[in-house]
Amino acid sequence: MLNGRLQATQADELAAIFRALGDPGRLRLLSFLASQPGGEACVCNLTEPLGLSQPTVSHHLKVLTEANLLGRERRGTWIYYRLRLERLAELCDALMPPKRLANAMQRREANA
Amino acid sequence: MLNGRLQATQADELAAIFRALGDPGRLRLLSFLASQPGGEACVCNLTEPLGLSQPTVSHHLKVLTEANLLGRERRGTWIYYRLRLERLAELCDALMPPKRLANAMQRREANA
DNA sequence: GTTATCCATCGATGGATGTCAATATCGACC
DNA sequence: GGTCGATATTGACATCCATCGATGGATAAC
Repeated sequence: MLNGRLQATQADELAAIFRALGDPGRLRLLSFLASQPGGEACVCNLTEPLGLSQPTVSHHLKVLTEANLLGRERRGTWIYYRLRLERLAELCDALMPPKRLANAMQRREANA
Repeated sequence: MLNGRLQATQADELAAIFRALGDPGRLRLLSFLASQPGGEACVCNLTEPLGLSQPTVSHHLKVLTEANLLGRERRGTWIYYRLRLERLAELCDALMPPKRLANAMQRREANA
């Protein structure tokens, strides 16, 4: 995003991902998943630590899944959601400024 | 965010920042600023490349500034907004998974 | 101080979004 | 195939949010 000007459609896609991260409940969901051994958990273990109703948790999981931030897998009766670290890494890349800019702004800082 | 479980207040704060990034117009604003020599521009140069009205651009600038993603400085008649790269770097850190988790998920991938 | 320009704020409006209770769906097991 | 437990979907509601026209406030130049 920060290296090369964003076109309208790319901006829409990126914004959709950030919007998915723009809710405290969803962030706590991700944080909880990251605290689990395999970066995953079944839905029945998610509603209690969040303090939200089951439909609300289900809604948040859907939003995160549609943003491709979570993967979904059924195992018997239960459904497991798992973090997709690659996608988070992509976001990180999007936030990375080009070296050109980082240097320029650091020089400017030094002259202030 | 991904190392250590997020408390409610921290989740609120982080979510507010991501929400600020969750709009295509604002992302294009950031992208445009990053394309400028010093990572900054005056407002009068921002409304045209975005195709949004001046009040709307002003609104977006306010949202980004309140999220501390932009700095603001007056120079004569004009007001310059500048990227705050440190804040973007903090976001990047928040998205970084603990090594423990990255390794565990990579091992899992290999066994699939 | 008047004018011109730049930017912010206000008010209104349409659309998106978080939340939950109720209900539906789906899989497993007897 | 009937029942039960686990998730998803629906419908409703309140709130938030992006957008813009109109207006206000500030600053420079004369």
